[in-house]
Amino acid sequence: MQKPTIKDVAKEANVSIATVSRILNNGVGYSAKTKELVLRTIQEMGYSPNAIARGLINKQSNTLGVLMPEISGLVSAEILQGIEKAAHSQGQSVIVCNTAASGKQTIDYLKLLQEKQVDGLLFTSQYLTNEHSTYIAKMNVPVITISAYSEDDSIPAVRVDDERAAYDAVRYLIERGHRHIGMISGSPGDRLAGSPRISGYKQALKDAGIAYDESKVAWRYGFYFEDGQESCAHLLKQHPELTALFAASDELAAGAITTSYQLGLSIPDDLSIIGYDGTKLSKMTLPALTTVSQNFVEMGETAVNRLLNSIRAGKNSDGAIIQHHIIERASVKSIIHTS
Amino acid sequence: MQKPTIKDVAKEANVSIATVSRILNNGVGYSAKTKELVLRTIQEMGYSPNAIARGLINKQSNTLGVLMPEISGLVSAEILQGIEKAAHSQGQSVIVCNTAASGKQTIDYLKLLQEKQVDGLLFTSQYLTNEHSTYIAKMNVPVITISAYSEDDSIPAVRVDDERAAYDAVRYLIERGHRHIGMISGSPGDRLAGSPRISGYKQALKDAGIAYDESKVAWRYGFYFEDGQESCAHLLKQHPELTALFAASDELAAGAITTSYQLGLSIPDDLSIIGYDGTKLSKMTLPALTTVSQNFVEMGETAVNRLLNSIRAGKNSDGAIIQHHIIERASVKSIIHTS
DNA sequence: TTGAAAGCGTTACCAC
DNA sequence: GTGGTAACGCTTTCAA
Repeated sequence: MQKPTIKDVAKEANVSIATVSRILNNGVGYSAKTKELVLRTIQEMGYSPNAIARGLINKQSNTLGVLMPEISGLVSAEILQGIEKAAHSQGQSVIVCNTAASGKQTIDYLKLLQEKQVDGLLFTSQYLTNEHSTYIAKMNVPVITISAYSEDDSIPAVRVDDERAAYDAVRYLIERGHRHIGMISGSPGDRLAGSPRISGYKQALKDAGIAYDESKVAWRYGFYFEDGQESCAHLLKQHPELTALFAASDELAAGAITTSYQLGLSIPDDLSIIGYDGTKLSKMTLPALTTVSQNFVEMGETAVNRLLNSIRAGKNSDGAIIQHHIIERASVKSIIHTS
Repeated sequence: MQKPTIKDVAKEANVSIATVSRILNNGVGYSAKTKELVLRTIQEMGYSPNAIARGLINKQSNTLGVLMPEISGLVSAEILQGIEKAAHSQGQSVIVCNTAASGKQTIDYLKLLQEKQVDGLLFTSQYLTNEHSTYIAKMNVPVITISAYSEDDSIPAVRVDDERAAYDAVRYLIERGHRHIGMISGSPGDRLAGSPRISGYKQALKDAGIAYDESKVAWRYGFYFEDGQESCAHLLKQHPELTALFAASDELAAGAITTSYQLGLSIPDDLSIIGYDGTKLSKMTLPALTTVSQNFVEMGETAVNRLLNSIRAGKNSDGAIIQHHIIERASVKSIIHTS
């Protein structure tokens, strides 16, 4: 037997479909008695409304599209967690699109999402090019960006003040007496997680009267463990005088810890390391990592809330800067002489 | 201006909507000339088909629903990655539902997914109770389970042979000369990741002629880092003679490493540890973790493929056992005397 | 090869 | 309070 439709319910309860519809939507215009009857009938028949039919007429899907380059990363997964939570608690579903896997291009995903009539778009950890924003403009749905860089700066963004956060991390090191500080970075060409963090590093050095030396920032393209290992080895070889390292991600920092250990260095006695992100990983390293934490879950939630507002308002919302903070653990040592 | 519909395209191209529809769906019954004309018109107008209207008439949404208790966990995130990849490469979208967050119950999510007319359901890392399967049966959509336990064993499952995998892990330790082996487990009441792994541990011991001692398996409810720390401390205090530990997850193992270190023990010299899962974390610990790896991405992909088959076939598919394997790294030491 | 029209399950407007 | 019905954007017969 087919699943019952609103028509079946109406027939069974001897009312019109209009009445059933009203009751379903908490509208007005029916007696308490009919309401009860209809509700009972629905119950008995196991009727469930069809959101697709609803969406067709309402011109909305109550669905948000999320685009991210990798979903199994620590960072992405936490952001997604925040997105999902906020979305579902407000009656919106979330379709995830992994733009790096499955060989599909971002534009293909946008096309797909367009066909599915999503009500809004979340761009996460991923460049939003002008080509993308042009396409999205044609789709006529609001977008918001989370921890991502957009060529079109009219697009609202939820993120941490990366330059400031990096500055704070390095200053944290300086305040503890370090003056020979190296940095393990992602690509300087990365406008989100690359250049701003390097700028913060530079500025902190400058404000402390420490000369900036380009050869003290090592980088690979990624922000992964292996990248951290390589950069750390490279850095320590060239600059054995370094007493502290600022890593642009927790994974990078974890890689640096492993490499330092292999080089016979003890953290934090021989070398202090501060990480970035504040993912779960940061508490699991040995020693546990002191790191500047971004609240990814909060970022996801904030982005969804803003996006929903702009869907309702019919115009793009504002972005938001999420507060970062340093989590002190065991990977940084103060080397100030107390006499 | 509103987004163009198929009707607008038809009018513009001076053909009927039926013709446009045929062309869009690669059907037959139109001249090459009309096809070209229509395609050009579509291009010019920037027409995009409406999947919602399509879904209404085709009675399918090309959307799969995924239910998981936590999406930011290492394991869940990797499974999700596999699911997303396989789904999108076959034209299906994925709606994620985090059953532990946002205060929504699993049944509420099922209801939601039902209304959204998903074509299939993926139950991940989560108990599937009889109440759930009853509800799903009424929904009349196929389900498959990934790394999850189902009360109703007629539901197809994709998973590793946990008992066997645990057995292999412990035997790995035994083969390297260990006889005093402790276990850090999740709850023995957990029918998926709890009891089967304990059984494997017991069996391996038994086959090696080593007596089983209940007090050598410590557990907390979760499989997290902190649980590992606590269980490890507890175990080592009661059984200082232990030379090796089998942990039922990588996080548990990471916690054990940290605690051991704090207790002044060196891994693997004083204590060997083998983990379970093979998540990214396992390569980042210090020392890098030897662990029995489940291929989560493959699990996700396999599950989607099976599910899609059963959607097409209109009946539930078979489950699948995914092969596990041990990744040898640096946390286990052989203590066999070679004279 | 093409078009007209019914129908998918809803909602919302207009009568009564 | 309630019912009839057009409309949402599309696919798919049935005729021409």
